Amino acid sequence: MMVESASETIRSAPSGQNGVGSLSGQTDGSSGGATGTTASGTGRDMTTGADSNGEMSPAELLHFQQQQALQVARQFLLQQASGLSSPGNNDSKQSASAVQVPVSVAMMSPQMLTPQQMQQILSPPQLAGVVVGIALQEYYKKQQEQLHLQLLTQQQAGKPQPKEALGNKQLAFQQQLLQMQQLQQQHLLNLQRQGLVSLQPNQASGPLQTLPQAAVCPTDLPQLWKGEGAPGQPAEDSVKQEGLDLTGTAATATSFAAPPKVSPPLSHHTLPNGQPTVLTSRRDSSSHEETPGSHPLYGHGECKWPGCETLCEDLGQFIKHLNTEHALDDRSTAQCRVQMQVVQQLEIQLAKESERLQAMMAHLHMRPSEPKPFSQPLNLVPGSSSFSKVTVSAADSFPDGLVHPPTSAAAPVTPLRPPGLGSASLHGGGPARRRSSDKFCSPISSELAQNHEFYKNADVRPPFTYASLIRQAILETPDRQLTLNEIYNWFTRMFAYFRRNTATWKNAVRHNLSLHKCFVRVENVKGAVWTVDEREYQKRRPPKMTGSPTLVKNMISGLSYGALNASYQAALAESSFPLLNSPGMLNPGSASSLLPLSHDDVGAPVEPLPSNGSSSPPRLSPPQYSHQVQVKEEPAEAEEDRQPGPPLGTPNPSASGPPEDRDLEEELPGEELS
DNA sequence: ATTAGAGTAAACAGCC
DNA sequence: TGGCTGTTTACTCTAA
Repeated sequence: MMVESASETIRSAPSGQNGVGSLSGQTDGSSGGATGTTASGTGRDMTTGADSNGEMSPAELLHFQQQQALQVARQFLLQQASGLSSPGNNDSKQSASAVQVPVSVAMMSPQMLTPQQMQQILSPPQLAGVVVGIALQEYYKKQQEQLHLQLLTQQQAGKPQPKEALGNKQLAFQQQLLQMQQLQQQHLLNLQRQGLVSLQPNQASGPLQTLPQAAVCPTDLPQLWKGEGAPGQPAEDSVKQEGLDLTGTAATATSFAAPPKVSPPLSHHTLPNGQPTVLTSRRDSSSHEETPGSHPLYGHGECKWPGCETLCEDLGQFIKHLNTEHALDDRSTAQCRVQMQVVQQLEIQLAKESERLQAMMAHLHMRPSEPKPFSQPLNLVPGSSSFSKVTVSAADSFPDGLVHPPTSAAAPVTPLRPPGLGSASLHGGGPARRRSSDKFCSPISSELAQNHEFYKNADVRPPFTYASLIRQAILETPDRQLTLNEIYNWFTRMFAYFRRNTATWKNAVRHNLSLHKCFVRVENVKGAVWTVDEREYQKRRPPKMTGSPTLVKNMISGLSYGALNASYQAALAESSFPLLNSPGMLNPGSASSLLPLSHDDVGAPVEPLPSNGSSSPPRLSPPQYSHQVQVKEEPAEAEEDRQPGPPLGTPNPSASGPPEDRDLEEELPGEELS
């Protein structure tokens, strides 16, 4: 809610791209999640697919399938990241925003992402999902390699072999290949069912075609198989013929696997648990039918049988469909078996991921039930330093066991050590007044909200600047105004640290109030109150950045999440995914408003005087600034001057507020700003 | 080495 | 007169 300040300083945070000071000797910590998503990947061709340009060699075919498997994972990743991009509405944007935030992610092959990057990008569940996808991708890859070996063996031995034998083997191979594809489809459908992968249903065609990019297009299979059998294999005709069958529905495609004696998948009619597939298939189906009014395979008016999306009016019709289309036959049996494999694979993967999660949490000394620390590093974007000396003591005290915050608040002082940060960031003795290039900084409000109790009870200096704390105190109030004494009280109430050394920090508070133009003293009915000029606050520390990716990264890290998405997506889309970014896609106006601290301000000292705003970017220098600055000197006039509100780019809501509040209205824009 | 932001200390003035 | 509030200056430290 609160505007994310530009200058909150965070202690012991991963230090963005700058690492930490040379004195501390810390290594550059891996940047936070946002920074980790900069579009650094070259990206593979997203349009990889079965070009229907004719024949493919077996090697090409396998490579092609690997590419498709890769795409599956990538698309999955894309979806996941897009969901992450909008914490508020993950569901609603799953399919629509697939090309937005995750652009940078999408540009990177999942294999190009390090596990650390993955973790930074995705939340644990999402990460697990991605890992599952990638693992399955690996699984498919292995299977394909196996097939490849098989194929090579056949080819080598093929010449002396009789035609029939070779044909059978090829047929078996093709069936195995088909099963592989089915497996992929099953998994994709499975993911789709779980909402992990959003695929456009293609109602006109069979289920196979619902995976236009992720799986081999059925229409390409004949070509592929033709190419596969191209090396003078006599079975070419049959292959081609059967491949053509695949262009039909899934039923016809899979019915191709019907010949039992040449169908390796079907030759093993025993399930992993020893049950005959046939029996389970039938019994599962019938047992499901016993459920009145619903059926596990029926939902949203369509058949949920893997690979089947037949629309059914009602349950009765579905039952009919189930009995006719998915009766006990080889196809259903094979599909069931595939489904079991999918489930098994997922279970295995789940177990692995769970184990990994446990190990990770154990390594990080976290309780499994506390997800909060995961988010801490994101909040702990390094800001410009502050409270340096105390920061040192606070940060160092924890490793020494001197001060142990509540578990829920352990993160802010002992944040998760970023992989690249190591213990150096926490080692005792190192100077902790850290400042990063992240002039935009983390949300103090969320940080405080999460660790309110900790700061309240622990005599630890908060890792924020006086300015940010003062601002926070003011913004927390409904009126966005506080007297000096109220600010004092807020400090002492919120932070145990400020219950001592009152003279020092109170002096500092006063000093900051007077020093920073962002704090505006307003003569109120009840006396003088202090308000925050949010724009001045944001303007206070212009980033020393240029238009480099670092700029984007820093912008991202400093903006609040909501605004971040738009600008981030736009920026990333613009920089790394031009195809998705039509000229009108990126709104310069919004971008500028969202990123008020563009490098244009760098080097330009805060300019309160120019009334025409010519000496500074117009959007940043509304007359309000100068007025507000003048408020300090002439509060009464300032009130009058600000009353009309900022003419441009300065949202001035609540103009209808109480007279004494009209001076404080400028804080609201700040929220919108961030 | 330079620069800038931040913290600290202190002097000073005005007001109650 | 003393305390509070507010302003200003100087200095130090840290990080860019």
